[in-house]
Amino acid sequence: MDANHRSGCPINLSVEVFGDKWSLLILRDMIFGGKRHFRELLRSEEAISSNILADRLRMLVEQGMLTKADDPTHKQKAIYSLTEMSISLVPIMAHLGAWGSRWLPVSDELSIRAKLMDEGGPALWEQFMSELREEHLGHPTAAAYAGAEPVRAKLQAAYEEVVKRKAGGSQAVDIDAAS
Amino acid sequence: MDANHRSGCPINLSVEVFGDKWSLLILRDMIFGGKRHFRELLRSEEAISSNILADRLRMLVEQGMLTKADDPTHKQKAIYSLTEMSISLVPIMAHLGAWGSRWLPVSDELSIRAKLMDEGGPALWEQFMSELREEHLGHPTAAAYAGAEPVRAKLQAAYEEVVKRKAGGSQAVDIDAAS
DNA sequence: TCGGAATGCTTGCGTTTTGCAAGCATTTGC
DNA sequence: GCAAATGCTTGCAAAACGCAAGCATTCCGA
Repeated sequence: MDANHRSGCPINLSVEVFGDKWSLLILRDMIFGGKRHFRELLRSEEAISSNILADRLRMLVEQGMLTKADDPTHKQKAIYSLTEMSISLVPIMAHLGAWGSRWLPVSDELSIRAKLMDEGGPALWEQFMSELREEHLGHPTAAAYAGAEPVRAKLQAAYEEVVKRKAGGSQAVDIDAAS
Repeated sequence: MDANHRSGCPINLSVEVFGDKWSLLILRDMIFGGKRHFRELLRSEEAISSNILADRLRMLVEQGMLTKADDPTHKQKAIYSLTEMSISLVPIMAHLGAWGSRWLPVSDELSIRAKLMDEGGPALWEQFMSELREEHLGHPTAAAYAGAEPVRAKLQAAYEEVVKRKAGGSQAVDIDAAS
């Protein structure tokens, strides 16, 4: 612990890294949303403002949670990548999603991913982390997961399913109520 | 989700509850430190200031993470209690402690609890949660844990052991080096 | 070749939150 | 009856936040 830290307690130090209103949401969008660029991250569900996003990205890079690189296909694009440090946050994300779903007024669409992550348990988390390592760190595909449907795609499909069901849902309810 | 929330995402809603620099540390001190009173919480490792502590306690009560009651033994004392909502944060605390210990510059004394929680795994967490329910919610002792050494006492003893070793430690190292 | 869209930010500026120090009315224990 | 302990509150300066707008560069399609 150096003088920059309030204490050497692991919980405190964790809070110092991502204990603010935005950092975890940025990481969430990168992990579960597959977002890699500034403008993508700007379109968050919660509407982060650009100066805050710029600031947080800088801090997360500084702390080793992300790396930043030029996009070879587009000279003015920067690509942000997760590191092992942030990838290892996946189980915490899963727990946090489960806890929030249990205690807070979540919406169906946005909690379906948490539900699936919870049901999948550590095995699913490991698969997901392995896929993230492949995507962000260039690690080779783990043999165990070769051919399996990617976790993010599975979660995304479930999300869209709920959205679709809801869109038709109110009509179906009306019909039911009228019959 | 009502208008007070940025979105219905479980991770976002969790962040809205304890995503700040202090709330989790207050809960940490209540859970692992057994603190129940304002003045106790004020003596945190990280030196929270009294206005912030007062504000956070009010918010945590408002959100259902804590309850506040008069201390029957002392007319001007308030007792803060955990609720099931905050007790169910124990696994997240454990993960957070493990993650912080892995990636951040923790001190030996303050990470020993995290280490033991990690090694103990879900079984230990369950015992701990059961004890907290007894202490804070007045639940009867779970039969499975009757007679077992309380988790908090075990963690505390380990902490003190590390402190003691460190105090005498530099001398011991000298002796070893000299022999 | 040229105009519109997209890129990752930055800049101002007003509002809110934080952090520090001090204080306060009451109650307790000796 | 007095010092210590109780849970806070108050003032005030500094930092962080949030919003809107803008900016230089690059890309892409016509």
